[in-house]
Amino acid sequence: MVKKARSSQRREDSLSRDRIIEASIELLDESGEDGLTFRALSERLATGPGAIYWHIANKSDLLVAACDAIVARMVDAHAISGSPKATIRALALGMFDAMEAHAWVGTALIRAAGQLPTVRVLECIGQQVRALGVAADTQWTIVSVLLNYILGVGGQNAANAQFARTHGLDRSSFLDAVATDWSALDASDYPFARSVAGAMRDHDDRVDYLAGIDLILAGIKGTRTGRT
Amino acid sequence: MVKKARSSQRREDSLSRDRIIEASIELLDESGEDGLTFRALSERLATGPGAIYWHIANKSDLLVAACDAIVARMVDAHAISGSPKATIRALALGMFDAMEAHAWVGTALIRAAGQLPTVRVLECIGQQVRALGVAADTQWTIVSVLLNYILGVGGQNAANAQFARTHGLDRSSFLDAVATDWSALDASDYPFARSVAGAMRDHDDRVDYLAGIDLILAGIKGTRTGRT
DNA sequence: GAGAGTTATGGAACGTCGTTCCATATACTT
DNA sequence: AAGTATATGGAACGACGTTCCATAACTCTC
Repeated sequence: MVKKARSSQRREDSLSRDRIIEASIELLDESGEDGLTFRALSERLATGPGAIYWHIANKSDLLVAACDAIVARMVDAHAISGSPKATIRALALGMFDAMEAHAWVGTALIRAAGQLPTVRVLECIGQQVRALGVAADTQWTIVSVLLNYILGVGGQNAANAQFARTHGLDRSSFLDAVATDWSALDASDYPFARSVAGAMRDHDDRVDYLAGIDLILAGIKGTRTGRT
Repeated sequence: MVKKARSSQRREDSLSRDRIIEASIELLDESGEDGLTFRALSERLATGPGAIYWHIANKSDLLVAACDAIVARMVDAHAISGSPKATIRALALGMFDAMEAHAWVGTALIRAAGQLPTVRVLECIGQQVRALGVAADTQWTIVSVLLNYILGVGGQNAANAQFARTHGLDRSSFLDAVATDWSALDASDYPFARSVAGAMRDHDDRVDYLAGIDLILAGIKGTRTGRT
């Protein structure tokens, strides 16, 4: 069962976990969450469904692995970029962009709670929060707030993208539909939702998201630095 | 197509959207997300799958409706309970408890982005943030952070519960498994994850969650009140 | 109250999915 | 060359969401 160096054995186009994951990512990007099926996957890889199961435990495993590949690339690309807070901002933005480029990642990340992809993000944030000199017993709280906020936004965006795809809407007509929905709510029961509905149509998700990150970061009282 | 008062027409045990939703909630509570199938549902309701489709558009609609029923009850129960911040805390806790009592709600809520269940929570939080006297242009940011944090935690908990159920673990052995996993990570790559792994085993999710809410609330600079 | 028309029901059937099974092929070891 | 572990891919299974349709239950009109 020990995996030894197996490179360049077998024939060139042999199946491998990596090749399967890569094809899965393509499929997910092209056709959304529903696009990833073992039939579509085996067709793309010119093999049968059974062969895939030699390398992959099941579909859940596959989805987590695909998600992890995306997250790992993103984390590596944003290794260190300055002050702790700047690094956290960069990482958070990296996650946002990755989840926008691969709309299925948001959902997959949440389903992979406690597993490798989330731990990668957790670790990255955790190290920076430590570097901020935050008291040991509040480090976890801050990291948890940041991580869960990121996951929440990602999940919402993924759900929105999925909805838009299913109903054949582009981004602007989708936002329009939501804004119309919210405006039609009962005036006395939903004053707040109605008041923000208008701004919905031409707001920038990315800017709002970053404002949220900054709000959380602003609340941090580090011993080592007070600046942004 | 207008729905008129139809009460006490039909025979007593007739199908209805409400009865279907109630049965769905029971099924979801008992057997998790995978437990809700149209076959199991029609068996419980002593009917056929086709009959259900007269009242429900599709499974996604059903899940959102079931989720909304839970959220609506919870919101109603926590209408107003004191200061704005206290009300937000109460609502946040209500959401947590509801999502713990119904482990599938976390996932369902995320999938229902922008729809009624999330809007209920958004509205409730929004009204309180308004009452805090927060500047109009930052209201949305604060509400968004709170909502997405809540959804993130709920999603993670739901995923954890689903994982535990699938693998037949109770809560403590699940936490143990995660802690063991994290402790086995590479020492130089994952110092933070390893450092918090131990505390994992006997931490209180609910307390951590509330600490996160308080952290966010503490960052709010309202014009009307400075106290908690 | 009898017939027409709507509303509601439930069982059968369709197509697709994740997954398992197994006969077979390929590569490594002796 | 023979034998064994590794790897493949097509066929088949059972369960699912959904659709279809014959029919039942109820309402309305005369």
